[in-house]
Amino acid sequence: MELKTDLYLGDCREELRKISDDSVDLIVTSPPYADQRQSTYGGISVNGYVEWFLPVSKELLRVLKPTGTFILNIKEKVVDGERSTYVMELILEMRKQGWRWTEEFIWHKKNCFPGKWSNRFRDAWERLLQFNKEKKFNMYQDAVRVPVGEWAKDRLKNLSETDKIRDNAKNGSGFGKNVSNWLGRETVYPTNVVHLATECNNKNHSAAFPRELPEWFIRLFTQENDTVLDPFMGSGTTIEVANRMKRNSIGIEIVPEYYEEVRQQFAPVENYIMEPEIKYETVKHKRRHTVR
Amino acid sequence: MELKTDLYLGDCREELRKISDDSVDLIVTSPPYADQRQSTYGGISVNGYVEWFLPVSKELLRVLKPTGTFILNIKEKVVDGERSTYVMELILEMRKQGWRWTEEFIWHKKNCFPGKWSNRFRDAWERLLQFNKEKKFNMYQDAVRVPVGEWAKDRLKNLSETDKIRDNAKNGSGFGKNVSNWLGRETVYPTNVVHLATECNNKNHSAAFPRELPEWFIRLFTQENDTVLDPFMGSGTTIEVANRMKRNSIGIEIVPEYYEEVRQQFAPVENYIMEPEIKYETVKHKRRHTVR
DNA sequence: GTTCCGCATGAATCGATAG
DNA sequence: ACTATCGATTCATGCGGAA
Repeated sequence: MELKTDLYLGDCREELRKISDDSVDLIVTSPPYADQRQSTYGGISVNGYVEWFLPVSKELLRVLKPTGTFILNIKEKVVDGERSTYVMELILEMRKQGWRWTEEFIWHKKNCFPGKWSNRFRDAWERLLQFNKEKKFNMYQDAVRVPVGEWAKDRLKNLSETDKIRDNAKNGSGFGKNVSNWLGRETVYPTNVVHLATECNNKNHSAAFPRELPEWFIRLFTQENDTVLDPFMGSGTTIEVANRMKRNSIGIEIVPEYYEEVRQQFAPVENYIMEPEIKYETVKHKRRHTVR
Repeated sequence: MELKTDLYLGDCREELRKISDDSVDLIVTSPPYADQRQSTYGGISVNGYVEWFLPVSKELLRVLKPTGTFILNIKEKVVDGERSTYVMELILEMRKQGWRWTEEFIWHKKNCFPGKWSNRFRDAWERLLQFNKEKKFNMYQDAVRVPVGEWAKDRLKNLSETDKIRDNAKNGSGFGKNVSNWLGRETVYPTNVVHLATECNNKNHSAAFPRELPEWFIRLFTQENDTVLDPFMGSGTTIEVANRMKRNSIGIEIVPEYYEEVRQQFAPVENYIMEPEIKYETVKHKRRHTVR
């Protein structure tokens, strides 16, 4: 079956309208946090954040399949020594829209931002809010089973960074070897605490979103040939992972530089390395792209 | 200086009135969750939880010193496949009362409750909400420093291991020149994720509150001879820890059996062993106790 | 080829200084 | 008084050069 990657350039509140109802299996996104990314997103203020996001979540509710899941990565800012409340207000408002707040995963960041202050410690966690349209949704728990015990975790970690990358470079299929490595061993289901390090080795811009995060949720909530959407694509981490995992993907990005980079990043990888003869596919892709 | 432990039997909404304004340095408590402990507080319903708790938090605001801290351990229940929202609503309402929501610590439970459900994983974390009256409050960060991460151990191992051992073996008493060099680097400040196991060795009832949890916050937010309050004392874990750490403590419990157990656990220690002649003090205490 | 160490670099936060 | 910008603080991580 042919794998699709649709990229849109523009404000996702507009671009999302081009996507059909009930057509997406999983939404994984990390919208710009309040007062962050001023240069790119214009810096959404703390006070207006909920109001700014609600039109987006309304469209997301429309395009998501009834069996689908929406994972929202977010964390509230500290303002005047206090945690802001806009994330909580957002959850309450999204429930009014019809969303079900199924669960809150914790992303426990192994390497959080350093610093010392007199009245607080370093912030080492972020919220991964799970929303659904229906009480019943697709969840493939066996796909994310983990080895038992700490020793296994360490060894798996060592393998994952070096061997995984090497394997990907070899056959381009991705994520195959590690999983099969541990398949025969004793595994358990994970909890709702995800323990990952942030990625800080991106050369061009900072992808605070580690690859393992979307990978984990894509494995958990989708199967091959399902469709994954990221309305705040950024540098395209989610889209890239989805593609390598043989999921169709849709990415929306408002910043032309980011959009262009992702678009160009995709064509070569798919065509030159993996399947050179699909070069024509790139053209088709391009036609599908909506360049503002 | 004499250490005090005041115990009250009764509904904390009533008993708290007996405590003076601005007299408590730290409140650490784990109130009955919604629809839990049916037999004690009558099983607070999910819908009425906020309304039930607000009178308590209002009194807590009154008795807390301006420099004091309130740590609230809580986690929302799952109802009909969805996380309830009463915790978020509670935070919003408490801010209207005048509380400052300074921080949200995560208690990452090492050994969480086992089980398997089709649409969610095991819940391995709880909220530890930090509230304050003022922007500035007492915080003794050095009291909770933790060993540095694994990477440092590996890197420092070759350099420090030999010298450190040799020096310690030599004089046996303290830290030699080399060690003191490394001492400062071996500990770092913790983050806002507290990683502790749940306690499962309680004989009579299951107090899922591990001793280390109140201990950590008592170290962090109080000094010796400060006063710690737990308005939902239960089996008295917080009170017991506070007492052993030479903090004055105040405990309130509505269930006579729990109250009596804690009272008897304390009386012998203070009176018979340490100062037998203070037996009269026990009587005074009794008079202060409100037995329903 | 390993292992080891130096270095830069973060979705941060606070307090002071400046307009 | 109220916002805007800047420096200081701090530590896990990956990369690259060195032993």
